Amino acid sequence: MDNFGAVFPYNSSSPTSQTDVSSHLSLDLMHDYTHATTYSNNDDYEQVEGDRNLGSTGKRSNCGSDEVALDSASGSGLVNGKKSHKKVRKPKCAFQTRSQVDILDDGYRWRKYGQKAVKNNKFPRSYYRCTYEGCNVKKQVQRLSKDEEVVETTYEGTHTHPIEKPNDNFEHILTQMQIYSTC
DNA sequence: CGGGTTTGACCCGCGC
DNA sequence: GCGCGGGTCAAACCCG
Repeated sequence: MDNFGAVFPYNSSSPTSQTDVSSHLSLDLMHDYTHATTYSNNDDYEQVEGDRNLGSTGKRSNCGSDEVALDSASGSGLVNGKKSHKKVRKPKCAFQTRSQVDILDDGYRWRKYGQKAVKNNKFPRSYYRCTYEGCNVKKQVQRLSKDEEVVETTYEGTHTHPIEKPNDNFEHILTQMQIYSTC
């Protein structure tokens, strides 16, 4: 999962429009160091096998999954005694920002559902899910150990609802990422 | 009290 | 088969 080579080709020539991406971020956020990667054909699919056989507690909260749409068909994760090993491609966009804070205020409401230590990185990776009902967008936030000022954010899926706290710049960026990732 | 965070446990895929 | 690493769950906790 280290293939962050591709640079997202968004227009970086207008720093003044990017300085207020978030009131919580330092002003040099999006214009002196920003990479974005769009996953496409090869590695961006997500393995989906109904429910991941979480036993009796395998409840997936409100993540209705419009693109995946498998949970309802296989609550136990087993289909006819076999796992439904479908691989469904989901859009996944990653980008890096130089920021003092980990959490980018992108206008959506996120709920943190996990945090993991990552190998070769002294900083943990945080997992967030959009709290909007029926929206199963996820994001991962991780600070790079080799450059502590750089935060790498990975979005997975597309929002099924408008931004709650409109933020022109970030919305624009996300829109572009979705276009480039053929969401 | 409701919503968000923390954190240990669990599950799964993959490489050896 | 086993161990490791990544992803998710959910109970406990925190906070406004």
